[in-house]
Order: sequence, then structure tokens, then C-alpha cells
Amino acid sequence: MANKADKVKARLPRGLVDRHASDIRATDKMLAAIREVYERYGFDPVETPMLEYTDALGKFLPDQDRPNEGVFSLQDDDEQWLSLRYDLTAPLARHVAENFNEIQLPYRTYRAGYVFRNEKPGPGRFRQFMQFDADTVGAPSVAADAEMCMMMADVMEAVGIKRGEYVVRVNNRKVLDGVMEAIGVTEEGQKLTILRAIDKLDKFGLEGVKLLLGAGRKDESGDFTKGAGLNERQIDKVLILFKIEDFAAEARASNSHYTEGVESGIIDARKAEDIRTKGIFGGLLHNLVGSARGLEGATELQQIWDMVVAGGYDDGRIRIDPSVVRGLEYYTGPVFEVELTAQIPNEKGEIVRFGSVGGGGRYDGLVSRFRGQPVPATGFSIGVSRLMTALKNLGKLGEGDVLAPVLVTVMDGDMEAMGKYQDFTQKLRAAGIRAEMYQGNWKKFGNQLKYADRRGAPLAIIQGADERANAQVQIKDLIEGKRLSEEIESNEEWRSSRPAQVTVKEEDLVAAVKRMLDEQAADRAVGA
RNA sequence: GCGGUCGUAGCUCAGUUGGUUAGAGCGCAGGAUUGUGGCUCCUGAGGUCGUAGGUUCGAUCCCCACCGACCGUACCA
Repeated sequence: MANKADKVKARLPRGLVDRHASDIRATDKMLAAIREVYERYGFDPVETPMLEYTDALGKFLPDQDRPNEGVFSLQDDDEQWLSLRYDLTAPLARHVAENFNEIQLPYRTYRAGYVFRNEKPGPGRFRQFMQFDADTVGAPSVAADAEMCMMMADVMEAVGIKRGEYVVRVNNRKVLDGVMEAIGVTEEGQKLTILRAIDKLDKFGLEGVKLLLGAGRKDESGDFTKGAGLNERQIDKVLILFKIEDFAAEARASNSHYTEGVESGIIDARKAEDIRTKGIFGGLLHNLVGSARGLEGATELQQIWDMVVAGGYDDGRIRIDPSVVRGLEYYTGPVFEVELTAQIPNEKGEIVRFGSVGGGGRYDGLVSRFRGQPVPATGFSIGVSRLMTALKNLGKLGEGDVLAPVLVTVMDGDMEAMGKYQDFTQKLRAAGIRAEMYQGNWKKFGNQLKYADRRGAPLAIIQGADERANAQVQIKDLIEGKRLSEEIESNEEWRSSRPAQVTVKEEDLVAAVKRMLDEQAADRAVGA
């Protein structure tokens, strides 16, 4: 044993978590549900390693020989830099480029896996987390983007989020580019600053975004964030993106035909969405006059919307929203994200806006980075860990739905008795019942039941010398016993009464256990 | 990275204006009860007071640095 002085401290690196039985089971269940949707859409699985050459990820620091700080990196023995993948898209691009001649395009593929980001962790943000992606490589048409949006909606419902509790919001980077072009912003750094500022709307509100677009913003600790340096007129132009929605809403509210139509039910959800969307496109076209790129983006959005309508997803599941940005640089066209709209309490029970649980978009440049020809691609990513957290906080995660094993207790240590216990255990297992024989120190019998109790075992099997002599076993219902214990005060009575315990013949053990488990299951069903 | 708050037992936290053996509750282990979970009672283990320096006769307390946690902010490709 290690000396006290040089004992190694057991500690988990920050931003990482150990996963327990219930997390793993719940995750497996969720992954299966998502996989089923992807398969139904005709996507096939592929797996790539967690490590890639850093240049394949495109993650070298500008003007330096070192990988970006955000990725975990190490140097191979040939001095080449390797990095842990930070998303699943860049490795897919590498895979497709490397196997270009063998892969039939359009390539429809999905994969789940852990990704790693060397960033400051926060609540619900980790340095290792799971994503579940689907992509179509080699599909130039926005029909592929529309399909992605519809599939995202189906995934939400497959994991138990009801219609109306989520929304897939769609925009197009070209629209944003068009707006920036229209106000004369051409410098890449400034463009990025503007995009980041827009992305912070839900965090800081319109006023905060205004400051970030202009001179800058000071937070409550006194820290100052430099802004994009736009002038008043330019800021207004950018903020139009958010105001289109408001203007359209105002126009509807002040139109008596509309309000009456909604009240009388003539305008249903789908019709309302149609009117809303028309308003947004009207606003977009009006504000993008003179920007070829912006108009191209609006046209693509219109095409996506037409397909959403054709697919029947125009009932609020998918919406056009010019304020969607997405952080990643590599998007070239449509971008989308799925947001939970349900009221979700956090760990402290406060209602918070949970935000995005998945997102994606078109990345036409990513595969062609490796090849001399254009390879259009689009896809999206579900943040499995975030989605899990949301479902857990919503109370939609069926916890403890795996029953703990039946415990076969050990009362005597001689070979005859031990053989019996082993036999009981295997017979239960052969009948498909989770069972285990007590493997701790059996000499303290009370500890065995305490163990069973804490483990949540539904039943305990007991056979001492007396029962063995009569070829009998006792089956103790631990759930019922626990309930009865509330009525008993003295320990002597509690022990001698042996509550919720039955004696059966050895050969009836399996049948009796099955019957008692079924009864417990029926009780649970009534309670739930 | 920047700013702030904090760090005492496995957990939640007291405490000392700088002074001898640092406490409680919960949890854990043993016993009352050598064949029965819960309740009750008794007993016990467990602490370099985050780490390392400095000031001091003396530091868990004051000062400095580092580490870690939390909050805000930046970054999030």
C-alpha cells in the first residue's frame, strides 16, 4: 500500500466527467433513437479515429508552427502534430477526400463520437462531449439542406421532445454577407466580430449587441470588450436582421383580418407560419437590394422554405429566422440550429433559456481543401450531452428503469451450501432474470441485506441449514419489506416478524421469483 | 486570458480579534443483535485547516506566489 506521503491524489481533470450506469443507459437509449431516424433517411454509419493530423483539422495557429490553443495536441515521434478532434465534420471531410474514388457521391453518412475542446468549462460545458452528426457530401442543391432541417425535427421528436417544444431555425450566411457588404465591411476580422456580436443576442439583448457592434461593451466586473467599430447607420442596418421579425409581427398584430382570422380559427398554425414567413422574406428582399450575394442567399432560403412546405414541416417545426448565425467560420450557405423552446429548469430549479442543442449548415469548402475540385457538403450535429442535460432537467429521462439484480444471499460457507447458492443464481440467470450471489464477507448476514437494500435489489434469496434440510428457500420481498418497516418500531419485532418473506420449494424458486417480480412491476405501473 | 468570490473530516459547514489537545451534523466502520434491511442507543476511525514561502516567540487565521473551485467576461476554430 502507498505511504500517506506519496499517495497519488485521485482527481478528475477539470472539464471532464465520469459517467455512471444510469447516464450510460440513458445515452445508449438516446443514441439508438437518433440512429433509427438517420437510418430511416437512408444514411449509413462511418467511424473515424479521435486523433487526426492537426493540419487535416486545419487548426494551426496563424503564422505559427503550433496548433491552435483550443485543441488538445501532441507531437508524434516523427515530429508531426496530432490533435484530438474538436468536431466530427473536419474528420469526415478528411475521410471523404482520402477515399474519394471509392465513395459514391452523394455520400449520406452519420456517426456519433466524443469530441474534445480545450476551453474553459462551465455548467453543462465540458472538454469532452458527445456529438451525433449526419452529413450529405456531394449534394450541391439546397434540397439537401432542407432535408437536414426536417431530419433534425424528426430527431427531436424521436428522443421525446414534443412538437412545439423545439424549433429548427434556418438562415443563410449569404444573407449576413450581403448585409455586411451593403454597409461596406470587407475586412475578415471585422466581419467575424460582427457575427460574434449578433450571436450574443440572447445573452446580452439588443442593447448589448448594439454596444458590441459599436465601440464596445463593459461587463459587470469592469472588463471591457472591444466592439466592431461600426457607426450608427451601419449598426442599424445590421440590427434590421432582428427587427424584420418584430416588424412582421407588428404588421400582423395591427391587421384586423389577421387577428380575427386567428381568433376564429380560419388562420391555423400552418397558415400563420405562411404569413409570418412571407413577411420575413418581404423584409429581407427590401433590405438586401443592391447586394447580389444577399439576394442569392434570400433566394436559397425561399427554396428551402418551399421544400419545408412541401414536406409538411411548415407548422412551426421549421422556421426561417434571419438572426441565426452559428459560430463556425467554415459555413458557406444555409445555416440552421435546433433550439428547445420549452421552459427548462436548471439544476437550481430556475427557469432558463436552454438554447441550442444542435446545429449545422453547408460547408462547401471543407472537402475541397484536400482536393483541387469543389465538393459541396451539408450536415448537422446533435449535441448529445447537452440534449441529455435538457431531457434530464425536463424530467423526461426514464431513470432507474433497469432493475437491480436479485440477490442470492450466502449463509453457510461449506461446499454443499455454496454449490446450492451458485445453482440458484445460474437458474435465475438462465430464466433471464438479473441475479447475483453475494460476493462480500458473508459471515455478517445483516450486511448482505443492507447491501441488497442499498443496491435496490427487488428480492433476496435466503437458504440456511434449516431450509436446506427441507429443500426449501426463502424469498424476501425487499420493496414490500421496506414499506412494512415504517409500521414497526422495535428492532426485535422487525427481525422476528420477517416481513414480506415467503418459503417455497427449491424447484419452485424460479417460478416464484418471476411471479413476485411481475407483481412488483404491476405495483410500479400503478404508482407511475 | 482578464476581473471578482472562495478553499477547514468522505459530504455540508462552524471556529480562532494570531495562543495549548480544531469542532458539529450527516456519512462510514464496529457493537447492542454469532439466521434478516429500517428506527434507537453505545463506541470508533478519519484533518500536513488547498500547496509552498514570508512576517511573528507562536500562523488554520496576517502578507505573497502557485494550484483548484465558483461567478462574470473573452475565446469556442
